Amino acid sequence: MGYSVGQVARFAGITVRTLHHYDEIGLLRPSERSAAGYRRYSDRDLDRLQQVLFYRELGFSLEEIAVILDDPGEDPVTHLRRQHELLRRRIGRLEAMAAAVERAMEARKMGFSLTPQERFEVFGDFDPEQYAEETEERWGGTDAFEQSRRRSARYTRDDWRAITAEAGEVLQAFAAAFAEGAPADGERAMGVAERHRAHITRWFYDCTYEIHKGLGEMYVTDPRFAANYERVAEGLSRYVRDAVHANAARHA
Amino acid sequence: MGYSVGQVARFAGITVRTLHHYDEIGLLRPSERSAAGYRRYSDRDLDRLQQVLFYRELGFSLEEIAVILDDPGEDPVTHLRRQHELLRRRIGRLEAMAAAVERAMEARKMGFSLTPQERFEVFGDFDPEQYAEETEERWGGTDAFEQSRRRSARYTRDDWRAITAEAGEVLQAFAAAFAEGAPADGERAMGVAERHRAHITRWFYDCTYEIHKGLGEMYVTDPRFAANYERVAEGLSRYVRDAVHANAARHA
DNA sequence: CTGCGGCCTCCCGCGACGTGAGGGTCAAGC
DNA sequence: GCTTGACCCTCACGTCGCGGGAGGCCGCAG
Repeated sequence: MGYSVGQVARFAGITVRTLHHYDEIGLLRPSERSAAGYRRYSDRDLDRLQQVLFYRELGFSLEEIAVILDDPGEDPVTHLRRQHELLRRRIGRLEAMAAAVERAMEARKMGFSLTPQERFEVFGDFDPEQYAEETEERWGGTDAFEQSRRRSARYTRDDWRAITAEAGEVLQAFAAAFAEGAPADGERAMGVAERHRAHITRWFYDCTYEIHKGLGEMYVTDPRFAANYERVAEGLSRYVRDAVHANAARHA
Repeated sequence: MGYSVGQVARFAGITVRTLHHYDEIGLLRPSERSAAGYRRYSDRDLDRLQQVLFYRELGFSLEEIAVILDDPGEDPVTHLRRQHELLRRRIGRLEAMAAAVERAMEARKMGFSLTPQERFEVFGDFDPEQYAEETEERWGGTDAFEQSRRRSARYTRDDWRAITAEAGEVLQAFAAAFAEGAPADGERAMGVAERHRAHITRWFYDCTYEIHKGLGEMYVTDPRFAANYERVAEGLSRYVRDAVHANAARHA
């Protein structure tokens, strides 16, 4: 018994060549061969294939998948949890994109068109490398730093794009509040600051209010980061710092 | 004025090499070059880039993207509508996957594990080529056929997987109703039949009740299709046909 | 006038397969 | 028992979407 390549391929919606390829690179070796050399896939092989396809669909490279699946310290429950989390992230990102499209349609109806900058919002205008530097320079060697390293090592390029998208939205929210004259220590600006903190906690490390205040300082004093905000609006970096401080104070 | 490659790359979260590549293949040519041969991107170029990245993220090949973007008969509104629709599909698919993961977790908690077949459900076990044949043999030359051709030509591989996933769910629903003894002309079976019809209408062509009845017949008489159902459960093909007929009758 | 970062054009490489070529295998039907 | 056709095998080269480096020009800062 066991399934042939053709059966498995039809079953899983992939090609025979793909199965050959996975065999070649050792990602999915059929647990048996017939006397004539035919590949015979067992139920457990199918199980593994299903996992492979799952992670592949989420944009992982085959090498990464091999690492994930062959990690002996991972029980099936952890696996399922991570899969669910990955899906939720992806869905969130797509929904952000859908919302952006809706905004664009709305704008069209109202008769004005978005600037290219605004349209790029959903793709983010944030540089992950700068972010890595930020984390490293300021918090290198600390717990938070290690935590961030461990987490971000798992992120795919698509994750990074999701992250930059979210970061872009936060930045835009700051810019809007600033432009409309909302006070930095007001409810609105503090709300955005809290979103910013949540963003970091979600993707990188547990960002306490203390750490957040440190970051806020740096956005003003470090020209690289200041430029990132000043490019959007003059005075925005200070505004962000003040909002972050006010938000930290009220949670203290 | 205009933006340099480096600026655009940082802005859009891609590499300079990617922009060179898009220039090379003619997907995104900067509208100007400086005296020294530097690429200069205008706001309209950025606009196009944003579109390119959008469709790329949804799995379209660069060639397909070029076709879509260069189609002169497409106004921006159609564009936005399609983007929104594509996103909704993709989100739907991911949500189906998330639900499958949840089911798997649930099953684990309850102490039983799914068979490999069940786990593959979400990936579908449906053969698009057979489907194409079905459509062609039976309805070749008709309006519905042409409609289907036009639509399915636009589908990407990922779309096909979404389609097969949905088809697999419908099949599973039929199988469950059948296994639990629900009558073919009962509410439950007819409901599934209606889902089946909606599935075809959504992805291929406007499947009227008449056409649906024709398909139901074929599922029994054509051994290729019959096998697809009989493989799951003996007598399932006839059950499906009867459910389809009953559903058509009540909508007549 | 000398760095130094940014830009240019080649051009080779890679991941994840697609696509035959050339040939063995196996159940079915005559 | 022999052909036929669907299915399988192993090479091996092709494709797509870039990555990354070599070798060289541009432009502004000091």
